[in-house]
Amino acid sequence: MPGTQQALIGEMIGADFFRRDPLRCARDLVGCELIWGRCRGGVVETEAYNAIGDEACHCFARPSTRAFVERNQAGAAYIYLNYGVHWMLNVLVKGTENGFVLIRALQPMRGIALMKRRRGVDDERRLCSGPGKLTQALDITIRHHEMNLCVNERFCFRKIADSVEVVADRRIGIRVSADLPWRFTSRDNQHVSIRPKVSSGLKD
DNA sequence: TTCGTGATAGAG
DNA sequence: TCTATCACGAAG
Repeated sequence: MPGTQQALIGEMIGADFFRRDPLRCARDLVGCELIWGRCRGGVVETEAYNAIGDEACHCFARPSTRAFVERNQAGAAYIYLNYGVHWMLNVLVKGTENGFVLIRALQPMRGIALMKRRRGVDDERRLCSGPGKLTQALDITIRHHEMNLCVNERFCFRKIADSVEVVADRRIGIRVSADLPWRFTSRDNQHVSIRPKVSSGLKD
């Protein structure tokens, strides 16, 4: 099985990781570290979106998103503006199934002073505990759209732990396909956006 | 609870 | 052109 299973702790996560299916990628990304320039944070919350059969995925209604999937490789950043205010960071998955992983929350680890300045808040728990918050903290915008996150060590994911306890529950803020348990959070972590309602633990 | 905000797509 | 929709966050 390609992916983090082969990556050593501290290594950049390669494109093979994103050549599986969105659910696996979303789950396995929890516990990895996102490196974004001078800032770093542990991924503590993700959601999976599937290009086929998932009405909540942009692919379902947006030709432009389907075109994005066609022309980009696994590991490309898919970034869009939501509600006219918040940038959303997603990673393209192209493998056994196509789709995206939405990065929903980080535990700030490095560059915290810079994140506080960008966010205008001091409480570390409020820095990156939501998809719109973390893009503001890391200064992620449309200019990063289509960037490959598997080639540049300044903008990538990194494996930092062997095993993390992950909880699966329903995705946040969507109206369709809302019953699917495709959100993944790091158990009892203080930096997730909204605490899971169920506590079905999944061990790696 | 409500409300701002702008990209996108589809209808007319 | 116009309108509905939207994977959010902050204030109250």
